[in-house]
Amino acid sequence: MMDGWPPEDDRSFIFSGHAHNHLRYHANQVHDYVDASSSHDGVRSGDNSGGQETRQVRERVAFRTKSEVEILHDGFKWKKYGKKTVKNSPNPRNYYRCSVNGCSVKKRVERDGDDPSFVITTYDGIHNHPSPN
DNA sequence: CGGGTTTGACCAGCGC
DNA sequence: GCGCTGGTCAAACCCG
Repeated sequence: MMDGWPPEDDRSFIFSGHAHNHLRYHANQVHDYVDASSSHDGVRSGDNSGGQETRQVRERVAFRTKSEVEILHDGFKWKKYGKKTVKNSPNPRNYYRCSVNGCSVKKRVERDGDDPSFVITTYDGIHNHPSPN
């Protein structure tokens, strides 16, 4: 799983913005990978003709940012709810969650094993709360 | 005092 | 069937 990211995917492009980060943020090279549709979602063993599947559109947005800090200030409040070590990288992976009311967005932060100077920030879900910005 | 952070343990899914 | 990885939650602690 997630052994390697799409090295050169068509969806990869330079992401510019978030310049309001007064932290050590180097918007030098950022790749953006968006997957709004469930990858191996598929059908559930045969029928499931029931429909009414309130499947939340879990939008997966991954950002590779060259930064020394893993917590970039995007204007949302994140609460760390777990830490796990990755086998692929000697660095631990941090799990964050939006502490805003009604916001069920999850954030995954991991350091690049090949380039520890890079940070992988993956957003899971969409914000459902007015940005305090 | 509140909220945020931390570590460990547990659980589920999948692979072998 | 067992083992492993990834992911989540809870309790306790620390800081502002």
